[in-house]
Parts: sequence; C-alpha cells; structure tokens
Amino acid sequence: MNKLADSSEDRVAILLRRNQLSVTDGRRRILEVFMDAGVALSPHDIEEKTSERLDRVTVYRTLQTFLEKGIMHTIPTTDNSVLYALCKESCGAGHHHDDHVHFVCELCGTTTCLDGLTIPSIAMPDGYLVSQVNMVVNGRCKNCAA
Amino acid sequence: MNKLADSSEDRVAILLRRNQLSVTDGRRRILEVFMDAGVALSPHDIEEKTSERLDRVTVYRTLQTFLEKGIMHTIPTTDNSVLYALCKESCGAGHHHDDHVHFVCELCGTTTCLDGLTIPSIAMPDGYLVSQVNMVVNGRCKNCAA
DNA sequence: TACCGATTTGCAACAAAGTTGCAAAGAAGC
DNA sequence: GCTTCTTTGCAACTTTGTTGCAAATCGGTA
Repeated sequence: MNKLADSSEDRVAILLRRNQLSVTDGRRRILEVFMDAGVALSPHDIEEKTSERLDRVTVYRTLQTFLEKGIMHTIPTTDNSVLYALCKESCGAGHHHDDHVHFVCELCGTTTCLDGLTIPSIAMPDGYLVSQVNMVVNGRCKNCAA
Repeated sequence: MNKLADSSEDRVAILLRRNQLSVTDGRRRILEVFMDAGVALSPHDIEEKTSERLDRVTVYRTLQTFLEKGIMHTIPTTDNSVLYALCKESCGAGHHHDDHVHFVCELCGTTTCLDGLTIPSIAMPDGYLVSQVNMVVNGRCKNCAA
C-alpha cells in the first residue's frame, strides 16, 4: 500500500524465514496485526483484527507455532484472558530474554511490554530453583492517567 | 471425623461469618478443600476435589463471592489457567495485602503463595499510575528441585 | 421445634473458548 | 510447471464459563 506497509511486509517475511517457517498469508497477517497494534493481543482480538477469512483454528495454531519458535511470549493476567506479545529480536526458540515488566491499564485495557524496565531479582527461599520470573503491573497508562 | 477436621470446620464457619456469609455446605467444603490443599486451585480442581454433589455453577459463584469478600485472590499464570488461593487473615473486602510472590513449579504443577517474600518496588516511567503489582516465579519447588 | 423471608443451590440450556481429524489449498524446491 | 511437504479451513466436538428459574437450605424468630 505504501512504503511503510511494504517494509513491514519485508520485516515479516524475514522474521518468518529466520525461524524456518514458510511465509504464508495467515502468518503474515497475524504478525502485521501485532506490529501495527504494538500491544499484547488475545486470540479473539486477532480473529477480529485480521479482517475476515482467517479461521479460529488457524489463529490458535499459528500462535502456538510462534510461541514454540520464540517469536512471541504469553503474558499472565489476573483476569482469565490469555495474551500474546511479540518478543524482542534477540529472542529465539530456547533462549528467551523475557525479563521485562508487563503493564495492564485498567482503564483502556491495553497491555504493553515495558522493555526498558528489568525485573528486579529476588532472593528465593532455600531449595527453590528459578527458571523464569514474570512481573505484571496494573494501573493507568500514560494516556489514561490524567 | 477427628479433632483436626473439627477445628478446621470451626475455622471455616468463623471465616464465613466474619465476612457476613451464611455457612452453607458448599462454601464449607470449598474452603476445606483449599485449606487441606494449601496450594492454589482452579475451578476445575475444586469440582474434582469436592467429591460429588457440587455443581460447576456453584463453584464459580462461590469463588466469585469469596473474591469479592476478599477471602481469596486470583493468581495470574502464563498458561491459560485461572487459579484461586486463600488470602491471609489480614485481608478483607477492599483492603488486600496481596503483595507476596507466587511460585509455579514446572514439574509438579503446583502453585503456591510465598507469603514471606514481598514484591520489590520498581520505578515506573513518568506518567504511569500503579495500583497493583503481581510477581510470578516459575521453576522447581523444594520437593522437585532435587 | 416449626415457621418465614431471604439467600443459595442445582438443573437446564446456552455462549464462548479451545481442540482434533481430515481433505483441499498453498508454499518451497527442483 | 511439477512434486512433496506444510498449512489452512471446515465440521464436529470438548471444555469452560454464564444466565434464568424453581427447589432446597440457611438464619432468625416465635
């Protein structure tokens, strides 16, 4: 459509190929939705935003694939929704750099990754092994705070 | 059945009355399941553990009531399950002291509240308002670490 | 202990979310 | 353009959660 969209399509194709995934229309559109949105999305959100012709099953399977490849990660939420978000470039299958804080705005409902904030380390009781730490902050985002 | 069970029943009744809730069989059994388990449970877990004669609808409604009264809190998880856990005695409707860390064991699957560990405070970017912070640690619990 | 009003429960029916098998369509390499 | 392997969509199904309503239960009172 325009240069921006073109370059976005290229980014998508490169990202897919780098992860040994064939470039299909469905995957392309799902990734574009995430890149455009810039926030975390639920499977239902994606079904809605990929205007028509993208089966619910395809959405679930594609998200699952992206999770396994390390292209995306899930975000824990206090309500019972499942949210997905794009990983940073440096992530891949097996080695996640997922130590950033997630923020849920209680007014506009959007969930975002605060990539700049690193989760502070905590001292666990003896005998526990830690593999991953998630931190989710609820409150009001920049736009809704005022 | 025995003294321990009796005292547990008393605790349950006292807890319910303190929160202006009538003492019914369903509520009693659900609370006992939580006290016996000592870990966070999903609605489905509860349906199974309250041996027969407790409708799914009742479980959901009771958990919702307990949430509102501040008897329980929910725990965010990266997989798509909804977990409930008993609050500390000091919690009540409106005033939660829910700033402890949650731990999910990736081997045995149990989720527990690490009441001893307080969530470290973090410096948010300008413009954000914080109302609640959740921290979930994944790894191996004491029993599964060895 | 029996009765009464208010709350709670179970049932049935429904809505939403997620899964599985399989045949048709599409991608990648030759 | 052809072949092979992967991905998609459909249909049917399971699981999870919700709503309305009548019957059962709770707590207080006589």
